[in-house]
Amino acid sequence: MQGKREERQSIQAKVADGLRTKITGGELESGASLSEVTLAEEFGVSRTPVREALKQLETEGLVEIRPRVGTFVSAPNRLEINELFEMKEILEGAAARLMAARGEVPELAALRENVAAADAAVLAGDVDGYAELVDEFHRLIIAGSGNQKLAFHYRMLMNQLAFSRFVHTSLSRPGRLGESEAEHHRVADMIAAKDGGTAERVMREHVSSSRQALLDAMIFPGEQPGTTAPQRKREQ
Amino acid sequence: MQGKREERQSIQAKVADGLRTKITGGELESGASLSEVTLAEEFGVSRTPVREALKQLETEGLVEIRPRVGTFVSAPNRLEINELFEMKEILEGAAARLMAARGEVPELAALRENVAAADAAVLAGDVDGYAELVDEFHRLIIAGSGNQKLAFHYRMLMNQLAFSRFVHTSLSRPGRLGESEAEHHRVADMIAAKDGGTAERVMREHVSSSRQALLDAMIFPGEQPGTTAPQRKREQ
DNA sequence: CTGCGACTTGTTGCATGGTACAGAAATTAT
DNA sequence: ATAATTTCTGTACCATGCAACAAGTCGCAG
Repeated sequence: MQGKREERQSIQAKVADGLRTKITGGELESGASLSEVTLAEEFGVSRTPVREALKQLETEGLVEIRPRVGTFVSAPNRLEINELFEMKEILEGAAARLMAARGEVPELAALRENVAAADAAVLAGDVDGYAELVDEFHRLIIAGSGNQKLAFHYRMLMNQLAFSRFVHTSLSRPGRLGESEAEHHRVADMIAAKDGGTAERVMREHVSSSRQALLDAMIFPGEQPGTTAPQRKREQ
Repeated sequence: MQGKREERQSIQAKVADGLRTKITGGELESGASLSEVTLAEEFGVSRTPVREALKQLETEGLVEIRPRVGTFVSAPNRLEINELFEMKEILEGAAARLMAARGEVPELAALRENVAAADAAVLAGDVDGYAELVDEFHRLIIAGSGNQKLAFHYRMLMNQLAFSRFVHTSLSRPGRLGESEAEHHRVADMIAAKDGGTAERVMREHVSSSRQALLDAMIFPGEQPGTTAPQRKREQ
């Protein structure tokens, strides 16, 4: 199910992968209709593998199948986005703690390189390059936890968030870029110092401020009335 | 996908639910073969909904589909079990922290009742009743976190662990029962006191000692060489 | 007796056709 | 004109058939 090196993958796997990248990459709008027959024609296959791919994406939380009606790209509302970020905070914090406890793992060296490269990117004002490095930073910590189940659930989470779309938005706020990099430094230092408790705390704070920066900068797409109550339920 | 109250559920949902309870309930051995045609005959339906149900269970991590070979009940090895417990610790700890931050929620009252009932069960020596209450204790804290995404991932995790099978084993160790109840008390007190940080720490310690008690008491199934070892190839 | 190759059997993978249902559109009654 | 009803269309749901492949079985040569 995860990244198979083999080219010998089933048709449904190809369809599922193709749709997943299209959804997480933002190529398909939230709420877009995904008809079995249409997709089957697009991919040049029959409806069965398309159907099975959609079923898998539903279990992953990427699409919603309304019986006898149609399949649509899931659109997480504000509440769900907050919950997803809360989970992100939990998992990345825990990953930082676990990584610190493991000592000298390959990911730690890569993390040092990443932070150094990010410093250079900040100095050069290379926002795109920095965004890429931010992505790698978080992935390295998850991988560095050494817990594959954690990595699996984290991937599911990020897919639901379509997070890659948001990174640039999050960094668009003035001053956020250098702030983010400083936080990365603190996290990496605490991990290198094998101080798991502090690493977890700092990582959580980093994710939290990142969420705040994102939500502030974001024009929220789902202001349609009648669905859910977008009023602030609790502002922590 | 979460708990639908509707009786109007599709055939594939019935099959998926039926198989899930059979697997998590221990009715189906790890590594057991699940033939599409056999299951289709058992449930009195065609192969298609069975196939889709199996696909969903694979995404949930409950079964493993080997292409052109067959579908088998997943058998987590020792490493995976440790990883799953680590995740359990992370999520339940975070849930305790979140619940403490929420203040007076309905689940808190239920938690108080649960602990009181558990005290009575311990005094009465009712192990079965206590095991049931332990289950409810953990479910209450997850629900009390107020984060549905967390609850969703937690459910997936517990399904993979087939945890309900283990509870009795875990409590079989002498002295573990009273110990467990004392830990529950501390957790509930910290939540009631709105001390999220301590609640999280104590909850993690509780889960950790619970895991230790279980692993010590467990006869691990995969240790006999030469028996039914279906040579599961480790994926990445 | 041993090793190697063709064959057989069992299994999933994919394609296709019919069915039931939801929702919109058109029609009719009020 | 409006509301209720009927018709219609699009969709997912399920059943079934065929084909491709994996793995074990058997036979045969060495």
